[in-house]
Amino acid sequence: MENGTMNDNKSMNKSCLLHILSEGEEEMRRLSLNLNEPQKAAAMQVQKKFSRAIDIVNSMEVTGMQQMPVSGSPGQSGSGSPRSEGSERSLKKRKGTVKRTIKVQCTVPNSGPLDAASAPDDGYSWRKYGQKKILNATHPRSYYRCTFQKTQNCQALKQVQRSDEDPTIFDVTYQGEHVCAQHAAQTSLTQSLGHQHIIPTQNESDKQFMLDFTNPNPSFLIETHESGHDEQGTIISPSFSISSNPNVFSPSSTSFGGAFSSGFGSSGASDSNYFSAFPNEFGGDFAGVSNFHGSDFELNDVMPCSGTNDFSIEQPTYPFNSPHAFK
DNA sequence: GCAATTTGACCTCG
DNA sequence: CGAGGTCAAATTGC
Repeated sequence: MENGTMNDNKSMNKSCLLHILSEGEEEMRRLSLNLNEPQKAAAMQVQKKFSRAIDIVNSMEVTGMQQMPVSGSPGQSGSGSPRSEGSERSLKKRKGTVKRTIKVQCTVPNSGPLDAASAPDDGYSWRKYGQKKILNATHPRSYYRCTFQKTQNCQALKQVQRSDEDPTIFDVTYQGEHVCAQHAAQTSLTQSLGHQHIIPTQNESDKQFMLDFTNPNPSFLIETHESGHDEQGTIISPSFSISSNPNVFSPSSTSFGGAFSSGFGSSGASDSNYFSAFPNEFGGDFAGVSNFHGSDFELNDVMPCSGTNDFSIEQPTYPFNSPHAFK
């Protein structure tokens, strides 16, 4: 928690991030060579966004990298102890529970009444089992578990919290793995739509994936937490969006097990902007469910330049301009 | 009547 | 001891 150390880490993480982004850009460039026209164009778009992300990271102060742009710190303006602490805590609260978690952060467009029920609908059936007022947050946090927890021993959990500052933003945290029947159905649906969902495993580590769909540009952040004991890490990828072609970038059989999709509540069937792209580094480890699901996913695979598990990179969500609204 | 939600109490952790 | 997470009885809705 010392500042000097943190800055060192951030500096290192910045270069790690640049490394990842560069590889992502390069990978996209290579990929685009093998695609046909419409897909190629979209791939080029993604490549450009990698470039832009690299530029932004380059121009970023190390100390500034800690800030989260959109959401994440409801009512914590100035308190200086935003989400990272909260999420870490929330996930460690109970011992012996889920080891890998998925965290999804969603921004929904301003459409109709927004309440807990407006929280992102990921296509799974959830049953609310609690609601709690959170310190420094105007809106309470809702706790959900899979409807089939009892019947099918499905351990998936979900937390939904609305941001104070921007009521259109929901912080959704997924935890645990769907093993219920709907998961299979969801997976095929996911594939056909180009969604993804995460399949966390119940291992010794604790990992989170945070996605951020920002209006009007769906974008995502990926955040992993490894909390075996005292270790923790955070990687937040640059966010980017794929404007109108959901098929461009769907890694086959993407499956992000905890479950999410971009179908937001009643906003219902949107046909675009289902997002399934990952930067290169993540592509190998995240997008392929089989890898991710297994034990071979390690933070160090993603961050090869990181020698320790105690790191933290955070980076703003870049509002890539997309003409396509997310609903 | 059953299932889902609400809500206050209780538990766990830092 | 306080904050967050979960439980379970009561309530509500279909």
